[in-house]
Amino acid sequence: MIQIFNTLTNKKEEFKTITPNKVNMYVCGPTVYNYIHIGNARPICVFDVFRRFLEYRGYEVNFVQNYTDVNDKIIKQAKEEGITPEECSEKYIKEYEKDATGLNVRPATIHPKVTLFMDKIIPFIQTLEHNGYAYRAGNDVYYRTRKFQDYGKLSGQSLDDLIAGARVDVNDIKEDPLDFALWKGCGTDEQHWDSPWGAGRPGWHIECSCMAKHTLGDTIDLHCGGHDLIFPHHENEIAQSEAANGVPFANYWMHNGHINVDNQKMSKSLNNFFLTREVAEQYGYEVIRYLMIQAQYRAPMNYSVQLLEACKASLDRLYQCRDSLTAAIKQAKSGAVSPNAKAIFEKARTDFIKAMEDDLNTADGLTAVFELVRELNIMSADASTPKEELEEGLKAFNELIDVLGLLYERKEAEIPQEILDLVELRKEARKAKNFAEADRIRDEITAKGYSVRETRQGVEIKKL
RNA sequence: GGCGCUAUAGCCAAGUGGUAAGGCAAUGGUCUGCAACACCGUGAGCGCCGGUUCAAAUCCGGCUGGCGCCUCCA
Repeated sequence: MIQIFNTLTNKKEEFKTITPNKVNMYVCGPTVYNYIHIGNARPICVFDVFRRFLEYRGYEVNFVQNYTDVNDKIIKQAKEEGITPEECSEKYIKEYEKDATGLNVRPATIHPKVTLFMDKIIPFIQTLEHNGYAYRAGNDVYYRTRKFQDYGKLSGQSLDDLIAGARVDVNDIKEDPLDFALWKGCGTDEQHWDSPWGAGRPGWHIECSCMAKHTLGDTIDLHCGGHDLIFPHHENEIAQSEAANGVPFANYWMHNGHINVDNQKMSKSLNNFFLTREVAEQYGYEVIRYLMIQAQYRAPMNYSVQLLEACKASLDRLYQCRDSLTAAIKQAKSGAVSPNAKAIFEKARTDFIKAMEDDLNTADGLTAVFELVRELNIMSADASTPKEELEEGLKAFNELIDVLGLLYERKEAEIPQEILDLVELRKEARKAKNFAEADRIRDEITAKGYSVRETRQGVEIKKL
């Protein structure tokens, strides 16, 4: 039984889908006006893991992640770069995809773009207008929050509490300070679409409501995003969708915690962010993915170099396990898989699934993997372990690793002949017990950017 | 002011009533020509105070610290 913490009820609940074994999920995607920072990378990785896990457990997953390609920030950025807003969003969608691919995030089933949904967004707003949930003010259209009874049910706040926060925009053309824009009028000299209310652009929240409806239906199983989207973004999506469709919008809401720097939220506005690609350049994308997986997704996480180093080292252990196992398989003799080994593999799977079913406890999932790693290391170091047993072990290992989406970055590098020759020389020197020469050759190999180690399964050469 | 989250070893992080998983780092050992890897071993009584209980990191009350949201933000 899969359980997830549902923001809507503030409780861990059994995850029941509308259609058995099918999941319709929507994840809020990026506004494409810049490169993503590692705070943005967290939901991308985390919900990719959840998707993989659901599929591993036999669900068919419709995974929708939008691109917000209409936004004032995009227009501003485009101006700075001297390109059109369309060119700007296209550019950053491509850059986003580079990062997502680097993070081993699988493409969504559908990646809807706002620009392609304009003919759906306008009627959506009209529906709200006809229902009395929207009103025109000047060249804009606003949502009438007071009319929606359940407003605040996701964030757990009443309208009056929210207003008491006294940070809401005072805008005298709105009926209520908490009313938000569905459509904003603008001049025809800037990016705009024609509508019954004149030239303008849609508000941020309506886009997601509309794209979710047209890609997944009126009621979806699961809606995901960052913690900071709970209010107002997701609250407003609920208000719009439920007022327009007359049915619940999403049954479950999952929100990931933030990444902090020096115990402060990493954000573009605070300018304390690290770009995903910058960190990747130094540590590799995979270390970032590992970072996201090593903690439970809801907990806040403090970013530090020390933490990244630890992640890198842990990842090395996983690679090491797979490499030794692969090497051992090549040399092992055929034989039967022992009942003991079978039990170990089965326990790893069971523990892993149990952890992941419990509100996506990836930290515990990793523990199951590492416990398997120890056993596998013992098996591959033992020359009497039959080939079939090692193969079964590798299969179990890969199965779990695939759900987490790890061990994808380091490929077997082509070793240049020059290095192979040096390795051969070292081998001869060692055989002749000329260790000074052997060490000298090793240093030379290191200087050329490769490492050489004598392992139980033979010589291992790696690119540094 | 309102709503919510959080506090476990040097770092990260599980554990929601029965005497603290796992990873990294450190350290002792086995293996190794050396090294690396691997393996075996070593470390916390869980922010503070009080209560409930045969039994609490886990439940209740209070306190303190950290963070987030209430404005664009993953």
